[in-house]
Amino acid sequence: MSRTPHHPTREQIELPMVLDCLSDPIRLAIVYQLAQQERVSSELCCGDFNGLSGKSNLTYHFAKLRECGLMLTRVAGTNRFMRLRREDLDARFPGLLDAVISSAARDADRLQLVAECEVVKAE
Amino acid sequence: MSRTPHHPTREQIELPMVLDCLSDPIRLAIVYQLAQQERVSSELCCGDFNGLSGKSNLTYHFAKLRECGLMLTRVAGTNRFMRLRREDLDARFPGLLDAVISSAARDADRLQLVAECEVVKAE
DNA sequence: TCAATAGTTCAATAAACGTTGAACATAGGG
DNA sequence: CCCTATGTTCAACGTTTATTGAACTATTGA
Repeated sequence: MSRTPHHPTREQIELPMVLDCLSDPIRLAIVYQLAQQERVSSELCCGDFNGLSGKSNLTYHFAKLRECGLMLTRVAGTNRFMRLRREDLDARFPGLLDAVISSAARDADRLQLVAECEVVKAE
Repeated sequence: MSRTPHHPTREQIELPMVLDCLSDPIRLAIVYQLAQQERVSSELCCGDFNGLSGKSNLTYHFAKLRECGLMLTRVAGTNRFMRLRREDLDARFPGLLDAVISSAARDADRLQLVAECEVVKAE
């Protein structure tokens, strides 16, 4: 069925929505994991986050992240590949994403974030 | 009645709570206004925000901002003077507050934030 | 072609949220 | 001493939120 799901344009990205999206622990963990993945310039798909919650709940959080402009979803067969909208976010809110991610990294224990090595999949 | 209201310690300040607090447009406007006031190193009291909402609703938002560690309230007579917890926030989440405030400033129109000159009270 | 895989949709639920107004508390100035 | 100004508390409300499980769709590989 569904072609490419809806994404807001860069200009449509709103600060309060982005902050609200990042304020949920599960979504923050997703964003953090996507940020780690940026370093090896590959994408992650839904299944890579199964540790965080159930599938239907993740679908809900992915939709929020997409609709507020934090991430981009690309449909490929039965998979949906996701990555951060790094360029758009840095253009709209310079330094914000990095500050959030490095703050999250400092509190990784408290936030129960996965360690880096666990994120990058072995291939 | 109430002596100094409760504030979390620096270490108790949590990233998701801070982001959630900043995601509300009224609270973001309050924080923005407090940030402008930092420049003249003075404080603001509740009444200075009456343009944003009704008094009891502001009390509610002030409590949220206090409890999540974003601001400090000092009781003086019948007034409550407030300021950002700049040092604590910069220590816990380096760059975050500045990124949020400058992002808000860029979107001042959209977010309906008061202009700088209106914030600093004439004396 | 069939079965397994990957993910979505939908309805239901409980909790948290933002907003309002009325009643209350407290301090300071005439 | 009272009156006013400043701000809080409380209950009520309608809305939005996160979470769950069951049913569903669609693609792929054997």
